Amino acid sequence: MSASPPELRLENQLCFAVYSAAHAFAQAYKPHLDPMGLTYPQYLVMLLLWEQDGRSVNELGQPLQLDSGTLTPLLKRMEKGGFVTRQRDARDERVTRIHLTEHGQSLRDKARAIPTALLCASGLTLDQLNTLRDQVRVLGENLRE
Amino acid sequence: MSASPPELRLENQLCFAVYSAAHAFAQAYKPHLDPMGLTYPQYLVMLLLWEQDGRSVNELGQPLQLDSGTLTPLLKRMEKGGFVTRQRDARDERVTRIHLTEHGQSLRDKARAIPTALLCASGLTLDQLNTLRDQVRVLGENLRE
DNA sequence: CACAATTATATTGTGTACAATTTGATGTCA
DNA sequence: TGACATCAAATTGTACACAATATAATTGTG
Repeated sequence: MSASPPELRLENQLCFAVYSAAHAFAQAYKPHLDPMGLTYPQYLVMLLLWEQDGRSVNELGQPLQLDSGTLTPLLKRMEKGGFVTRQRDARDERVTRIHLTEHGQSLRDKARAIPTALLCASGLTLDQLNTLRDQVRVLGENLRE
Repeated sequence: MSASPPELRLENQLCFAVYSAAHAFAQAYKPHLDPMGLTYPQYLVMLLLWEQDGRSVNELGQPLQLDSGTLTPLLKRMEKGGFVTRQRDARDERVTRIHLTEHGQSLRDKARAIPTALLCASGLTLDQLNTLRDQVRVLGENLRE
């Protein structure tokens, strides 16, 4: 059994750096989201609903790249938590529309402080963050092709 | 209800770009790992064992940043799949040591082709990949502090 | 209009993640 | 040496992720 080639070493993998950073982000968000009662994926849904309320499950899943198998139970937990309501569209009964509750809407003000805190925790300048974000976004798009 | 500020828009978040790229990586690995019967996190464990066999659960969890709650069931599935063996250390019965089976060892040769395929799928040059990996690694380290 | 194809969501089953607790083994020190 | 802290895994409970399938509503076509 010879030594492992460099391309197969864990520490040299871009995929692992990304995998690990994704988990680190979720942990870094935790102290900000726990007091609100949100998990990190739930927070992503809130971001979308704060931008535009009343989206369908599909309209949430498309930007997030998540299907109903993930979103349906997640949204049910968010409903139970009092953040959103889930109701069938009257025009098309196949569609479930997700609306923010008043409580859900009101959380946006509290969330305003989070991006600054995370920027600080990232140790990056705003320019570095934007550049890195664009590079990682392109990477994700390429991988999905 | 006013418009959502730019810092709170999903598409502007570095965390989401990373989260999304991590999932895209797992999907991109799938066609290469499925034929071997490995999942992506199991592949990460294989990378570590190919580097050094006979690690303890902790010695796997430390570089991966995963605890026994994740690793114990994952390693049991890998044992059932015939990739590794799990046995208590004779010197210290608290420790479980993970060893590659012959089959597990033999997969390293098949895995050699994967990094090149993924480099290609990433759409990056090797230099770009290395630079991006280092930046994302530093980001993860900063977030964990 | 009947009916097959399509669409949107929900459900089921498997596999991570992670906090919190439990279990059993080892080390320490009065 | 014997009570006690410490340590490594395992276990339990909750929450994603995603493939595959099921269900129900809508659309398209003859």
